[in-house]
Amino acid sequence: MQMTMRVTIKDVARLSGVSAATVTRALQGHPRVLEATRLRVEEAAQELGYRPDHIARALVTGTSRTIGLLIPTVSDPYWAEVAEGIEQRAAEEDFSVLFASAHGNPSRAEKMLDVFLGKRVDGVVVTASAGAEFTVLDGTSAPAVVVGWDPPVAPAEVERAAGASVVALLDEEGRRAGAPIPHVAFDDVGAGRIAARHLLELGHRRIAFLGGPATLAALLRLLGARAVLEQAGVSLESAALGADALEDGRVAAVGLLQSEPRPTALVAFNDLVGVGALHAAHSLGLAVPGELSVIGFDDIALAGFVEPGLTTVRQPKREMGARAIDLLLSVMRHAPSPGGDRLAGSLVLRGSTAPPPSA
Amino acid sequence: MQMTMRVTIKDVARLSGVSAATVTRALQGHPRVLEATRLRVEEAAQELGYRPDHIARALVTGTSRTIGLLIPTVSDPYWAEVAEGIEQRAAEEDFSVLFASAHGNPSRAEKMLDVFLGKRVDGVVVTASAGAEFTVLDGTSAPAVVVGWDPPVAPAEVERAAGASVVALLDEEGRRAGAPIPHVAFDDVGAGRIAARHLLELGHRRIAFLGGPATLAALLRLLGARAVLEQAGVSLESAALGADALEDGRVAAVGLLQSEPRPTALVAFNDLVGVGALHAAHSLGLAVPGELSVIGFDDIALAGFVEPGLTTVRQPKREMGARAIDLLLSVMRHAPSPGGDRLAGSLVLRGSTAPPPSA
DNA sequence: TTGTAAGCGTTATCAC
DNA sequence: GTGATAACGCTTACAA
Repeated sequence: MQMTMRVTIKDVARLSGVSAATVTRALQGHPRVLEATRLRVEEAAQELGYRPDHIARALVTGTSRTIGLLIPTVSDPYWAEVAEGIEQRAAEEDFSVLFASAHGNPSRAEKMLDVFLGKRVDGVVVTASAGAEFTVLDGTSAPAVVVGWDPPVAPAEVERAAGASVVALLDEEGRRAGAPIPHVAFDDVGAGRIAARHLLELGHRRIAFLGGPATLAALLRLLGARAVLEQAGVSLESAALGADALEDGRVAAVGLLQSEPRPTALVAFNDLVGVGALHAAHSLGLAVPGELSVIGFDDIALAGFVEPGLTTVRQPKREMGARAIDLLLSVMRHAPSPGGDRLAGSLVLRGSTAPPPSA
Repeated sequence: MQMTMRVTIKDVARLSGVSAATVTRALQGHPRVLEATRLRVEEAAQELGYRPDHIARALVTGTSRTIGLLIPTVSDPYWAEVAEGIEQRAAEEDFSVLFASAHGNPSRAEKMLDVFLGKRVDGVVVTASAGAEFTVLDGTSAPAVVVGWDPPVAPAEVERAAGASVVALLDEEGRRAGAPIPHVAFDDVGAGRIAARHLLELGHRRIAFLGGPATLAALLRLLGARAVLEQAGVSLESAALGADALEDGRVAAVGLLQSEPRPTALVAFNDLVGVGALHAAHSLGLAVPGELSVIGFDDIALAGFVEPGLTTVRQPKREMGARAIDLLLSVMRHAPSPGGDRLAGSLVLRGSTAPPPSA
């Protein structure tokens, strides 16, 4: 029955014959401590298996080297990857991450944030798709950043903007207007352009867009794609969808593919919708990519597991997480808040796109 | 430039005209405190926006109400779901979770564990497939449990056990032998039985097993399935695979499906292998489930996204996470260590299984 | 029922 | 270069 006592700085001090203060200094690599002393202390610490108590340290220094991560859910692979990027970068900077999922429940989010604050996190990163999590941050004293912000937009606004230019939705620097706190986001407009350009280069001229729910991301991707296509004299029809991406994507694609003239390529708002479109093509007996090309966005794992593999515009999820930490650190250092960060997508070629049949 | 000072218990004490000790008592619902006092204190706390400092509390109570989660990676949806179960249950019990991914790097795992210990977590849950993470736990003082343990087994042992009975690999209570610390695992043997029974009931008599890498889980699933089949006078051929589940599954399935007599059903070690088998059937022009049935294990999201949907034996990942917390809490309470926990799978019917063609 | 005081394990400030 | 000593914000005996 060995009741193991915690070994404290005092034990190390005693064993190495110095004061606690010196132990601290020696162990932290403080400049003004005799080399011999440092060695003696380090040996003693080693021998006793001393591990500094971060709790006590945090109490006195006022910094816990811990950040809080509020995430909708980690079982969505998209968020999981972002989370991984966050954790990795945080670890590199010697920060731990406390995580909690709110599952879209604002009161839960609020409670978790409270817990974080009580545990004296040095900062908070909120991953959010809906933006509802923002309200939670309102009275918060801790530095905070948001990653992956994608607020819903009113249908009316979609209508209006769909005809107008992209600019209305972004501020002068191309960042999302109205974001209340520093954030890192995906360059949806640019991603839309990339997708459109790819199809154009393959020779497609009859292209349709399968939208998602009325969110900013869906809208921006559409606008980006349309801008490029119109410059080439190609118009882009679009269909809006509901919440069940896969199934709605399938149904909408079936509809589009039965219209005349049939599009030769589909731009899906995201990969899930894209896979739905693949299912639709399959059920209609249309060969992909022989008779129909499909391109998605995000590059979730599923895109690589279907047959044919889904060509997509990759979202650098891991890096977005890493950037969120960088941004948070700079906010914590009271550096002039950079406002936001917008990461570019990249084309991932798989089997679902090819030149149109006639070409 | 409002330098916001932290509001402490003393502020609340001052405002409500009592001592700090009484504030604590009032706020913790201590029985012996005047109702009037409690109210006064609560009001003051409310007014000042007082939030108890868990760091200070942890220092004095010696418990941080935080647990550490060491996870191989969270971008594997399997682990993500387990993690979610862990976080949820932990939150219900008023514990926060500090998480870190080791990415299969033992020295990293060791370092993260050290950080956890330094931050004085009350316990640690290690999610592990390989078992390598165990060594890390060796000298650890903190209570720890493992979830999802699936150690590799030597090929020789596989050979031997494949002919022998299941018992050799499990202890008397059906738990995994040799697990050095309390753990919660999936009932792989039972899951194998469930899969076999399902196919038997559909009328299949020519069945083959697509193994995974040489891990305990793969072996146990095979043995479970074989036990049931042999009782029905059906033999079970098996093929071992390499590490790339999807592609290896496809290749192995192509091989099996070209042998004579062709199996009418395939049991895949996991869903990824199962999807590979689906691809194989597709490329050979075999209709699923008309000419071939396929069943997998785990029920990852992908299983629901392919066409046809993959029938599978579901692993209750979320609940396994929850159980891990329960187990950890009981270890922390010095309750007689339950040793381990084994959760049963359940059949999830999708489109990939049906009676064999002749039936 | 409430207050006083000690102490949790560090680090920071000042002396020396 | 090193050592006392005073915090950090809270809980918990012990006293009142």
